[in-house]
Amino acid sequence: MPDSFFEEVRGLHLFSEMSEENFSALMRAAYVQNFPPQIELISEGDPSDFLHVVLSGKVDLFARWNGHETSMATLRPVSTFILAATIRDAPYLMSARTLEKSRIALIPSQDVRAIFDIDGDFARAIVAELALAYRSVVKAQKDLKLRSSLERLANYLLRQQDRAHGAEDFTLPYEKRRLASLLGMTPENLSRALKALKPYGVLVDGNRISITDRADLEGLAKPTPLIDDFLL
Amino acid sequence: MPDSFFEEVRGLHLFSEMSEENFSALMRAAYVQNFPPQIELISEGDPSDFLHVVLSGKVDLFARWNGHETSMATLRPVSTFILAATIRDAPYLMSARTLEKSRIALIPSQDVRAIFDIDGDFARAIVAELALAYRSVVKAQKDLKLRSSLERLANYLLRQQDRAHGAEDFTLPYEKRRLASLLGMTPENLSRALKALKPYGVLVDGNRISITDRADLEGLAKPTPLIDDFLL
DNA sequence: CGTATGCTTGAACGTTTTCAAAGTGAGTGG
DNA sequence: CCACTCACTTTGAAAACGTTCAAGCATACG
Repeated sequence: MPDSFFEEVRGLHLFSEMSEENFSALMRAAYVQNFPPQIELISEGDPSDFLHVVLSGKVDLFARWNGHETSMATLRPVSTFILAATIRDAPYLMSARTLEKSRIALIPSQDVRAIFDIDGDFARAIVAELALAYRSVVKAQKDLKLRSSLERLANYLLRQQDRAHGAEDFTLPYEKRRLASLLGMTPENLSRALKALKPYGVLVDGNRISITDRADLEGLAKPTPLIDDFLL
Repeated sequence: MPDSFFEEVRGLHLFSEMSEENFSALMRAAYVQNFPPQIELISEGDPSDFLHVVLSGKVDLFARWNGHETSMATLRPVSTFILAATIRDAPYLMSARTLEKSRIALIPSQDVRAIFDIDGDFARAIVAELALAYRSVVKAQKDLKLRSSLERLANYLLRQQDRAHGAEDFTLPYEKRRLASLLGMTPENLSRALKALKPYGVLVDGNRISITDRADLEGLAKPTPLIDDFLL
């Protein structure tokens, strides 16, 4: 097995504090695989056999019910997913698919649980990770329940601008249809919402957004760290 | 300090596995307080000074933004809340208020973090708790994004019936206005939605619900363990 | 070029909220 | 014991919001 990816995995908060011995044990049966775009990696309801780590590419977490489908989150390198299912040895609640060609590390769930049981440092790292994940879902739920779709979009754009280090214009990281689903609306509604933001200084050219008057947009969006801060 | 409540706290999954010594250390500065109904225990944005444990009564977790307010979850004895904020030493994302006269244990957050750092068993118990909490928020989000308000209500009623051990009729655990907020709708809309469920065998008399034809209601609700099972 | 895909637009429709008002019921004080 | 009050719930009508369906556009790709 090529071990080049060990370092990347080791670099994650989740694995950086544990002993070399336990880390090796964890990696013993782990492996890396390359996936083309649009591959469904896992399906909700399946038993959680592997903890997944996105090493490169982009992965969409989504959920289905009664013929509908909605995007729950998008994962970029380097991050893990379905940690909670792995820990509880419970079925996945979400499905995952690659959005681009992606390199994914797969760590057998039973190994994760075994090391978790004997390594306190690893257990503590998992706590930190889960607490963060929990808080980000709570924020997403507040976003959904307290804001209209226009307000959600406005805040999303402000967050994207922050990620682009405040640049006046930036590129949407994925298709608008997916963004719409992430924001809990239809593509048509997103299209109209983007137009509705024009009076607030939002210019759209394809996937390119520019925000000419951030203060004006903030007046509408009313961002708050208790919903919109990804670090908090 | 009376130590009668120690046993109740000790009985929680979260605290049952840790050593006596560490448990004592955790309880050293902890105390219990009685609150009347409608007291705001914590407010979102506040620093997380205490881990709270509901020993009796009922507590509502809610969130506010821009003049709106929404109910996020209701806690019954015996359970903890704001564990994630305590662990990360971050501000509360939700506010909490008593719905009834309640007995709440307060454990200083810094003590929780200190014991967490030295007690692997406690860290593992926290992981289990957080993973469960995470999964329940994910389910709530799927419920919100994939279902209409009528479908959410129908599934809620089926879950309540399960909690009542399948009894044909049961009582709603709190006011309809709060239920509406929990389900992400207005009281008016809930009122109409309950009427709309009459053809599916749902009879309403004040807070008393009876489900005369569960199969019929399930046909509309299409419950799934991946959203509606509280144990999974 | 032609075709596939995603995006936009328009119109109709359905759902949900808002506002206003009336009904209900529990608890209080006369 | 009754009348009053207050809070919650229900109802109705109108408006806002969001979805659906159908068609047209743009763009990228063979």
